[in-house]
Amino acid sequence: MPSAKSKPAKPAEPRSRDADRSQQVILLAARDEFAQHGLGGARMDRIAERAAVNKRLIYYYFENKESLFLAVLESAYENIRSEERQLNLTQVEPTEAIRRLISFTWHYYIAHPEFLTLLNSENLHRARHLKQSAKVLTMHSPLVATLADVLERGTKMQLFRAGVDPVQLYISIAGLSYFYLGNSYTLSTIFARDLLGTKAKLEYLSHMTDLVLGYLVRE
Amino acid sequence: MPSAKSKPAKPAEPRSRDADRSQQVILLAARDEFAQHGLGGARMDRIAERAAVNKRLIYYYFENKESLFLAVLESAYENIRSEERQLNLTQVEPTEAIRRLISFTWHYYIAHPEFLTLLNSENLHRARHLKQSAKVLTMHSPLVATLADVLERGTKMQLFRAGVDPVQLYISIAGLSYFYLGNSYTLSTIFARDLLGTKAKLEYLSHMTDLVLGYLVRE
Amino acid sequence: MPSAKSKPAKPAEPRSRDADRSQQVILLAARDEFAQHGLGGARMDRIAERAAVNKRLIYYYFENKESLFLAVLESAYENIRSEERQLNLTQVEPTEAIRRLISFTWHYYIAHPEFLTLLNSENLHRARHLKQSAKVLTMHSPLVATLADVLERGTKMQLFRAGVDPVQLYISIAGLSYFYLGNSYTLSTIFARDLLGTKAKLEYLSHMTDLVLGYLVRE
Amino acid sequence: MPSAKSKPAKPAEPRSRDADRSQQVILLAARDEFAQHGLGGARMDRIAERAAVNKRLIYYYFENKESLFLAVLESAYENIRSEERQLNLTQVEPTEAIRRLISFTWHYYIAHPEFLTLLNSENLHRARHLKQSAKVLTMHSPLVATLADVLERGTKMQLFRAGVDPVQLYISIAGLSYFYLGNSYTLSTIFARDLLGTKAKLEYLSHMTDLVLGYLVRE
DNA sequence: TATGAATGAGAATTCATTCAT
DNA sequence: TATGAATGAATTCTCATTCAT
Repeated sequence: MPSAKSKPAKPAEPRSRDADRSQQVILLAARDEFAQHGLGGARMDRIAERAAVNKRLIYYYFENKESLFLAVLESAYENIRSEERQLNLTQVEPTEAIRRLISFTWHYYIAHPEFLTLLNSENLHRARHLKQSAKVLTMHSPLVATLADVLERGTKMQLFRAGVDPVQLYISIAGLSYFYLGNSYTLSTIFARDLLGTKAKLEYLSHMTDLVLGYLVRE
Repeated sequence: MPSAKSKPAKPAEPRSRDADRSQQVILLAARDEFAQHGLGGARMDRIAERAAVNKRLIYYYFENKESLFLAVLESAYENIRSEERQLNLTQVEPTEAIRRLISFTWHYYIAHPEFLTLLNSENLHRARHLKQSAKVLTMHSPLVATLADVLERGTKMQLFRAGVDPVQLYISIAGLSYFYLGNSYTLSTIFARDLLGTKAKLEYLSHMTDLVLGYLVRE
Repeated sequence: MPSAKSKPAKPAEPRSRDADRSQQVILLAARDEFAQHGLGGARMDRIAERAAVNKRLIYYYFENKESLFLAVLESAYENIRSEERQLNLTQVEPTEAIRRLISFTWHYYIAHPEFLTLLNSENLHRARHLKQSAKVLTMHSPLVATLADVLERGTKMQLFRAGVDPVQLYISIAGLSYFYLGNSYTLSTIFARDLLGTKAKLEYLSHMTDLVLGYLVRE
Repeated sequence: MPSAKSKPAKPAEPRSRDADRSQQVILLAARDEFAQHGLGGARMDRIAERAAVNKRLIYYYFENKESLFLAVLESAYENIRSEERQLNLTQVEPTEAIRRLISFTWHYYIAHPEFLTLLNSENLHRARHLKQSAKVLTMHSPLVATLADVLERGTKMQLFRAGVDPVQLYISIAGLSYFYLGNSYTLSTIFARDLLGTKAKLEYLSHMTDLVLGYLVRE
């Protein structure tokens, strides 16, 4: 199986025959297919079609459906964590850092609905794939460290309540966005209310922010 | 297609008991299968096996896989709403009512992990099935009404902040539990931390309650 | 998986819908396909075609290709051992019994060339399938017992040399026929000689018989 | 396509050594793969892997799978005939010559189990490949001639019975070893007896020799 | 009400082989 | 001489569903 080595120095697109490009194209197509249909419902045929490559090529680069799914998951986590890092939370005032994190998470989920369904799929499978990933472990400690730093600074400045666990807080922040956006279809249906309108979304972002800061900030 | 009605008062036809039972058995088997594998990954064969009935019988009572899935969903919602009603939230003091709802939701999700994955599946399919359900609409207005009543009483008693939307509040309460419990596999993996241990769960329930009441209750 | 139960008392052919018949038809088709192409070269599609049944039906009755292959092997052994039993070797004079066994083996292999290639295939796979068979073990002890009886009688009557092992003798008898007939294609080619002509076959049968009796019979 | 000829006497092109080596390495890898899986079960991928060469290189030296198989067969025959020639059967006393041939054949098959399965494969295919080989025809006449010489000398010396056909005798000698060794897996299984142990093998070699000489040698 | 038999349309994966350099 | 990239045509096996009783 070929590695993910980079292409030669020469520019110009050799139109096909570009291993890197082929792999990337497959990965994106797979991401969309898995996001849309789940692992069980995804079709290798459709992935090949979406990627406009020969079906056989998928197996050339990725061992099988499950390996491909793991590659997609890893890539998805890499993406969100990478964008998150650019928030520079350690360099801003604690309350502002929390606001930024909430807002970023919310908007990232809106921009990347595939992230939510991919994680749902992986949870359905009890993180079977992710558990085999070495990458993913090291990918998340910086996030926890950053959040711990923000909380510590906030506490020292007497802004935040003491004793808040960064992982718990992150789960709450992510969870509020995740559930509202990821379950908006059923929620809209059972409550007969459009949750995805601009106004509704703005209101919930505000509600969520109040909720978290109302808890965190000492009055 | 025969209805799922229970036995008539009179002795009458001797077979109807069996029919009822068969349907119920199929429904439970299907619930478990769909919960475990998602709609795409569920297998009619396995449902028949789990239910210990002939595969053909499933088609006798439920039109096809999708209809069966809808029946499972409706039954799942009926169940949670029914148990929720027994909390008698309108008859207790507002703060206590909120505490009860948070605690109930949390423990219900723990006791019924299938509920979470069923809803994830349905959201993956953009509530396609639920939208065809008449039942489900009327099933949820009482919940909203009850929560509105609690909030109103709390506000009148000067306990709660004003202007809180019951649907938003319900989504937040459900969302916190839902995300923590439904995504515990991936979360445990990426944060290298056991989130399903007794202590971790107790702590998060407490955190969640603080979060919601910290926001809701006027100081 | 359905058992091999027999059909109802009612005569008449229900044209399909006959489990027994379907299984038998598949088994025969599979025997021919495996014999002709080996396990690796056999195609499930062709088996279905030969049997004139739906491809899916093969999997309904036989788990997979390998199970089907084992079923074919068992059936092949059953067949030869059953015909062998009808030689009534224990009831004829020892020298005649040996002659009969040689002649039977020779003619059985000629009439059933598939038997040879099936065994070759199974040996290529180191008897992997046969080792899982319970039947096959009990199927062969009568043969050894019979041959031991013949040898014993021959020795007691001072006809045969003493100390001959029945299994070794059987292997020699079978081996001579097996190699000549099973390798006739390559042998004919390398020796540029038609080994399958009537005359050549008669001569080798005679040669073989001389060989075995020349060894066995005391002068 | 380059021929498989060995390096020229002159130093000449520097690469030809590698070319020879590559071809040889492929041939050995192919021999093992074909021997282990048969023609139908052999995989070009695995051959490349075994040979540690690029898959494409196989096609550079050998037209396709079938040509490669023929090359393997020819090489296998060359090998056994070459070793056989070194027995110098024409230069030893007739009875000893027969003993030597039996023993050589037996031990060659033990040392080269691949030879047996390769021939089985080729017979499954009705010698389709071998028939296209020019080499193989001329390769075997010396063997027949040698054996004829031994028999003739034996007869003239009044040691052997007259009228024995060298080809028939060779088939019997080869067949006894071939069947015992090549079918040892199934034979061991059906007779529940280890045929490949040292003792069992020694006994059968002795049995076989008795059988052949018992027939051949005049008393 | 219940069930064993049967099937057409896929599904993932494999395979020998060729392309382009 | 050598190789990584790519592919069309199978190949085994699966799946929801229907037939016939």
